[in-house]
Amino acid sequence: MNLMTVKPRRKPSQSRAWMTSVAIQDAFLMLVVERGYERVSMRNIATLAGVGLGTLYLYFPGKDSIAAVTVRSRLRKLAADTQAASAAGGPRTVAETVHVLARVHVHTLLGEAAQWRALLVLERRITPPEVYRDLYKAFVQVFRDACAVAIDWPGELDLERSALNAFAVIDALVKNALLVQDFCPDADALLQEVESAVNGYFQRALERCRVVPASARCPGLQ
Amino acid sequence: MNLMTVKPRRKPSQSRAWMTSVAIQDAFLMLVVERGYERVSMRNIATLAGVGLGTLYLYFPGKDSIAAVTVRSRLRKLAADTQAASAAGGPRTVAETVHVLARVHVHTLLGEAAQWRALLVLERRITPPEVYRDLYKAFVQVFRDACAVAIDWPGELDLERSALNAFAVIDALVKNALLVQDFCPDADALLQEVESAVNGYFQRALERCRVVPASARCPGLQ
Amino acid sequence: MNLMTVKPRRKPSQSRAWMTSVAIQDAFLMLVVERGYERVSMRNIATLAGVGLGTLYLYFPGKDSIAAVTVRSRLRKLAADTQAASAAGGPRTVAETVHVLARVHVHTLLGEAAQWRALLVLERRITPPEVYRDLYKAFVQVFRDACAVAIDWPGELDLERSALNAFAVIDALVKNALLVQDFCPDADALLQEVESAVNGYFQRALERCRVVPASARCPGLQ
Amino acid sequence: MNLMTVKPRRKPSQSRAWMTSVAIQDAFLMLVVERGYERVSMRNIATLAGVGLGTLYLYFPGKDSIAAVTVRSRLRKLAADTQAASAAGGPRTVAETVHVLARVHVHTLLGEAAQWRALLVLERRITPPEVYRDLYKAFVQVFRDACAVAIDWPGELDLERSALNAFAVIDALVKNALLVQDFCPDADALLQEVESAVNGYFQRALERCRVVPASARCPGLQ
DNA sequence: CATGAATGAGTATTCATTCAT
DNA sequence: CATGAATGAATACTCATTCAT
Repeated sequence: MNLMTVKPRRKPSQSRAWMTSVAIQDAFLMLVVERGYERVSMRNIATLAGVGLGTLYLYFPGKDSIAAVTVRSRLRKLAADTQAASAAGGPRTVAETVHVLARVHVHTLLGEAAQWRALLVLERRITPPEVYRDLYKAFVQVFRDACAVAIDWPGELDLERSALNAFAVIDALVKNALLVQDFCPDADALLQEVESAVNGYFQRALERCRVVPASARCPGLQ
Repeated sequence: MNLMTVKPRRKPSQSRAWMTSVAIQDAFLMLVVERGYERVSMRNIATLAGVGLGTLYLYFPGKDSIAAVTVRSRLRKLAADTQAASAAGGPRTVAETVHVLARVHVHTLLGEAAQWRALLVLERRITPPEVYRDLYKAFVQVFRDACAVAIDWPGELDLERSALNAFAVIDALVKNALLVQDFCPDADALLQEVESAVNGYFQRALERCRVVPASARCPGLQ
Repeated sequence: MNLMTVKPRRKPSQSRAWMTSVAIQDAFLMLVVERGYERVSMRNIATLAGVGLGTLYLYFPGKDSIAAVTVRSRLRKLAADTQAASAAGGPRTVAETVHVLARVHVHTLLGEAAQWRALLVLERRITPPEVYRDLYKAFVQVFRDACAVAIDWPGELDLERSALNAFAVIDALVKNALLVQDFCPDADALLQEVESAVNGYFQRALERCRVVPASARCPGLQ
Repeated sequence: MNLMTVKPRRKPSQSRAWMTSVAIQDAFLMLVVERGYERVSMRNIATLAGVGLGTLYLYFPGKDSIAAVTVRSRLRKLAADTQAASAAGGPRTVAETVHVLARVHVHTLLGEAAQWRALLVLERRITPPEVYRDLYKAFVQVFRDACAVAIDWPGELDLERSALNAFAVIDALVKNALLVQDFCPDADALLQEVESAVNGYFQRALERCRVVPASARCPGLQ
């Protein structure tokens, strides 16, 4: 409705289409939260989304697709936001970069904890390994690019691997907060923990590389 | 086979029962790996396990139960092994403790990477959030107990939270290695990375607690 | 067929719905006749009815429901017809009333003996006691009302019990004719037998009440 | 146990066999009463009867057979008892014959009303039409033979048909008492009703046969 | 574009029956 | 004789998907 008012004549059908698609995804996500993926039927989705059963198939090829798009679009949006935050502002140190990226991640997920918890549970259930890998790599890519342009990035570190591990640590701690811990911690407290962990990792990794510069003890890292 | 040879007549039914249950779980895991949970039918499992369809229901109440037992038994076994490794040997420092625990985790999972990759993919698909949480906490418990008795555990650190985060980091990096990375790294290299990350986290956390910005970087941990 | 011709376009869905439901019931009854209730599968019914398997579940909640509706609708229809015959025409004596009611019963069942034999066999197999009781009472109700307004109903008789027994006798003799006897007798001959039995019962009951008005010989009847 | 003591050595296996068979039938009947035929499994029967699952198949070819034997043996026993009562004592009139036969029927069924109600419900569910017919005819046979030797049997009446209808009436009224009526009536009251109905039927049938136009036997009912 | 009646492939589960002990 | 572990045939039912309107 909003969008229709803003762009009244240009592409009403596209707005409608977009709204319907989002309505379907929202309905789907709500239903998955309360019933679990397997117990959500296409009819349920259609009813809650306020469209006809057949309409679902005008927007998505099938049920799996709704799930995949729901998960992917939201996660890619998060990756894009992280990327945007990274791009904004001037040059940064590694620590500042970690702060900015982790901040977006932590605040976004904890900001709407219930929604994201549902999404992550859904993602665990339905995302096939390849898709999981792709989504993961999209985030790692953002981290790698951000680290690569950090003003004090230590050239000794393996950029790819470091970015992967840094994101893995962030991701793990945030997911813990949402999925494992009994009480969702304060976003800023979590952010500090996350920064500690990542910065601690970078520091140690650097020490290891410097102390054993040409050693064969970590062949996979050099 | 083993058991039947060892105790050929005494307890055939018990051995048989155990063998059958394991055969069912193994068949199930293999099938999930290649087809995905939803595409595995009870008949598939029975056929591959070499038992009758009805026999499945003598050992498990239903399909979900096979999945749950398969995942849980293997993960609890891993937790028990970790616990055993922790209990063995004399007093240790925190760093040594991290080394021992991480070593079991890394070597076990990378030791039979294909098996564990399948199990983790399965776990993602079928474990409901509560069970996931319980399994996770079983591991955290092991870490907490191990850290609590470390000879140089810094009392300033929140034991519970530190153990949770330490395990989360280990778990995340190992799962990355299995599920995300293109090539499974060498176990020892991964172990070093993991130790770096955890020790780095501990060190930083300690620094934050002590609020000593100019203090020596890792006096208590090394 | 009829309805579609009469109202070809107006209410196709309603006619269709009614036709489909009837087609399912008819198919079900045919199959029960030749194979017995337990041996009739939903797929059999769907095939013979010329609809898809899932369609059965659009019209009935399950197999039991098809059976119940099939039996109940036909028996309630018979009760309604009996009631209608009773209501039509002017005042009657008890004997005339018996004649009219018995006539409907006998002619309806013997008129399409094969159909009704099948229905009664089905009813024996699937009707649970409570439903049997309800159906039975629906008929007794018709008889009671009819007797109550008979111009010569003897007030001494227990209306409820008399109606119950009168219907029981009619029902028993007609069911015998369909289910027990080797050759189905002529409808009019059977009707005479039935009338004899009912009228004989009424007469005797009346005599007993009059001859022993305050006797303890029939405590349950007074 | 009892029987084994009485005939300790002669044919213990036969007594045992008989006992086991009866135990199975009793268990079956009890289970059918409380769960319905379809819900009773062979394992249920074996457990309640206190024998192994396989043992059922030493005594009966299958589940249907247990049901059939349970129903048939009890109904044939009733027919035999009726026959015995008929044979005992000296010559009788038709009315006396009706009294004796009806008496056995009514008192036997109402004497253990719950047991017989269960049996009749079971019989409705499981007896196929042919068996129903056979059992029915066994009773009719008893009635026919008894009427045939009544000292005042009117030769004008069709013996076969009269016996069939007489039994049908008795059977119908007794089954009503057990299956339809809310409160099971007193056995003697029911017996009087039954005798009234049968004797009334005989009287009327006789009148019809004799074609006595001037007869004023029941003016109020014609 | 939108709809929902109709479809039928696909599956978990039950339970009568067998047979090795 | 007795047992019960193992079996697999048989079936009700669900639900994603289609297509005529």
